[in-house]
Amino acid sequence: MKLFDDLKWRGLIKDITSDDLEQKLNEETLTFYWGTDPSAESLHLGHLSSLLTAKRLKDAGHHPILLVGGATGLIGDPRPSKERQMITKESLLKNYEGIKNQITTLFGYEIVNNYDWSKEINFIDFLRDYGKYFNVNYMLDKDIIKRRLENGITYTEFSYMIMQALDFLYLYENKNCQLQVEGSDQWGNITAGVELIRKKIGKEAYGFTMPLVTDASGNKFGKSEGNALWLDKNKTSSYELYQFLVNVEDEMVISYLKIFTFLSKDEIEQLAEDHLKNPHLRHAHRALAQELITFIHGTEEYLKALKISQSLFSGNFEALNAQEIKEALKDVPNFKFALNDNVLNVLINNNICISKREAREFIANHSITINNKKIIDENYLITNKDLIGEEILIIRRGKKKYYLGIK
RNA sequence: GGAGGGAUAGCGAAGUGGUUAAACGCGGCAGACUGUAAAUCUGUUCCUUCGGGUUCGAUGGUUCAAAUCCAUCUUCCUCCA
Repeated sequence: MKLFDDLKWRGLIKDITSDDLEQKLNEETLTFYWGTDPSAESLHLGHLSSLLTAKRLKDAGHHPILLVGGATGLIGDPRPSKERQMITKESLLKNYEGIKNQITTLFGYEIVNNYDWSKEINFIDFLRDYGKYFNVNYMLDKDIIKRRLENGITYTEFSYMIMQALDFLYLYENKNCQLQVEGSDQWGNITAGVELIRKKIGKEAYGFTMPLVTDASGNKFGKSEGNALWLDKNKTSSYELYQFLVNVEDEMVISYLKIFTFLSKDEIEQLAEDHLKNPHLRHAHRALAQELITFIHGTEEYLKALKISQSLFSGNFEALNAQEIKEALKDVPNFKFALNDNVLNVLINNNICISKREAREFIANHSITINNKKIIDENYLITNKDLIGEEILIIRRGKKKYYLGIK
């Protein structure tokens, strides 16, 4: 299958700036860029679809440049709702380093920082050399700006689009970068760049956007309990990732396989068929977890996540010895406890519950188990006989949340 | 600079002196059913030593009693200049 058709089949193309792009992608060798602002220390699952698309393009022979926005990050891309809180220069720098390292480790692609070229532009030159190419009416017409006019937008964020357009121009002129690939929220910024390149140097540049990855209810994909799932395994363990992926809604799993794995069309169609026949076996979910985790953290991490999940959810972890459990559960939240303490205290002191009231509620609902035994008495004391190997304790809250207690 | 209207729990939104720890919806959490899925149903959603304590933008006041009345401040919106 040709590259463009593959991208389309995977649902990775939302808008393209020109129909010529199909042929260019299929037949030429392009330099392209994808950018993100360093607004956190680590990338998260939401970024991964773009990064994987970049890899798909690279594998098809195109040259990727990944831009980390040391300059644009200081300004803030307008969100549809309201003005952003500006990030300090110090934390931006810290985030920049984190993300740069992450991308380098994962992909090893060329990384550029738009601060390097943006910092030199002085205000008067900016207005004379670039400002003249931007018609305010045109900018106001962009969807993202239009939406913000109702709630107000500052000049700072209004200018973001210009900075990103400058990036594209700079990369076009200095690195022969002809294509920008971003998530669909970047459409306005991409077209601003394409337009600038056309007006200022009379050249044709291209862009396409990828649809926002969502869950079945249309929310942004990649959050668990309101927290982002990070690509940094110290922030989100491979076990957590595995759990998230294996619990993905059935109706979404196939589209995620297309977006987040490098499995072929045949392989994915086979999984779709398996899934339809035997949904409870969840072959598609398992494949998604395996492919994704192996890609970002490696086989060893994947096997670890799998082993932990299996031992926890098969319910026979009592057969394991303390050392095995400790190793397997290294990534679930840990806590210390004292013997002969009341179960309520243990739950509260270790953030398993947020208050005594809640802890009582969980116990009344039969939601708490210790070593797979339901605790129904809120005065239950934890004693030596609850310990596995005389030192550890496994507390489960609800069906899926595990906590490992170490004496 | 002027006039008016807002600010209530994670979000949206009722509530205009006492029976209001604050309706309702969403979201969250848990239980049942399942497949560690979805849908559905049920419960729950400030803290508590279960006596009570602390909450409705902030501070101060009136009152036996305030989310509700008054003053000042902060902040958002609309209109006018």
